[in-house]
Amino acid sequence: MSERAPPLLVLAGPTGSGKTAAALVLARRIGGELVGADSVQVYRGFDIGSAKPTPRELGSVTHHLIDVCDPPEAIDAAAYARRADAAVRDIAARGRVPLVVGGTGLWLRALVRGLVDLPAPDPAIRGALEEEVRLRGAPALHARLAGVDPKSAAAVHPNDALRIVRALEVHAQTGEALGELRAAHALGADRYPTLFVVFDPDPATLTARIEARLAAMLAAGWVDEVRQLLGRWPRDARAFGSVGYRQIVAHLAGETTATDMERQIRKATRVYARRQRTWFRSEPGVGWRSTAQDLLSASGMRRLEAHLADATAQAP
RNA sequence: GCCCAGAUAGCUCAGCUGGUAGAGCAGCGGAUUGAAAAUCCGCGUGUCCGUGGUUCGAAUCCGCGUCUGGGCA
Repeated sequence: MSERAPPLLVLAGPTGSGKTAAALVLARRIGGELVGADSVQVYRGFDIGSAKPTPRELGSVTHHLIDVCDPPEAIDAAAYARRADAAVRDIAARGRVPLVVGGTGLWLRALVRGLVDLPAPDPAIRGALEEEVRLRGAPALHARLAGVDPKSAAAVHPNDALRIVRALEVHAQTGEALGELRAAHALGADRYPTLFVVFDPDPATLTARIEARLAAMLAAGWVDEVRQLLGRWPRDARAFGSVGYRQIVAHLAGETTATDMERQIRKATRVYARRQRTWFRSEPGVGWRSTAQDLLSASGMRRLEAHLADATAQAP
């Protein structure tokens, strides 16, 4: 970044942890603007199921990186980071505070710590590798990966087709081993002076909130939302594979009963929340594990203000 | 009150003629560097109702007790 990096507040945590509500309150208090970090909320029309802020909430505080594309134009972690960088610079240039909110761990990492600098994915190369996975199985490609990129092969399970394909793709594009590039990159320094706050409610509370929210989403017409989206976009769009949407798509295709669908969504959501907790538990750079209540308390606000003041003062 | 059946993992249950227990569902843990709400990997968590007995050895056989369900009065 050419000019000095503005201070960043990041609010992360599992689905249902209360990030969105807390962020709205915080943004009003400190003169902030919200930058979403959510891989489903970026899609227009995926509203109910992604627990997107309501139109009224979206109008009351300026939001970025929400409703920015349609399902066919997928956004990946690097594209997200580029767009979020632009939003953050724009917010800071106007004298406001960028407040990044979301639960998509890799996207937050891409923004805060940066990814290995690589060329954009090549659909032709990737397509060929995926075809090979179908024909020969992931372990066969894993064996090949061991030859060109031993570090990646050691780190990736022979069944993890996604990561095997990615490493082989990078090797085909650059002639270099992703494992070595990763080791050199090592998630170095923060790209912004960041206060990274993670909400981590106890599992029982989280489960209760997830169940209550699921019932509310279905009552609010989530299934209709999906039916309409399916009328506009191809079923194989990536967004239709996300938690809940996937199960509703299957139900609308007549593959499951309504009862099974609901049960499967409940389970998928809990599993997802658990994966998020695992991610943030070991994510380097997390500075503060808190709750919405503590964050918004008087002492929490002092800590936020102190971070913003320090980060601004220490910059050249 | 009497008779019968049952009591084993969070739930539903299996466990042949005695060798300290296992399925499904649920649950838990981990990985994660351009698909990440994606993808992948791992883990049985147990006073076998209690108690006394038979036995080298009892979830298993016997006695007593407790609880639950059903039947008869």
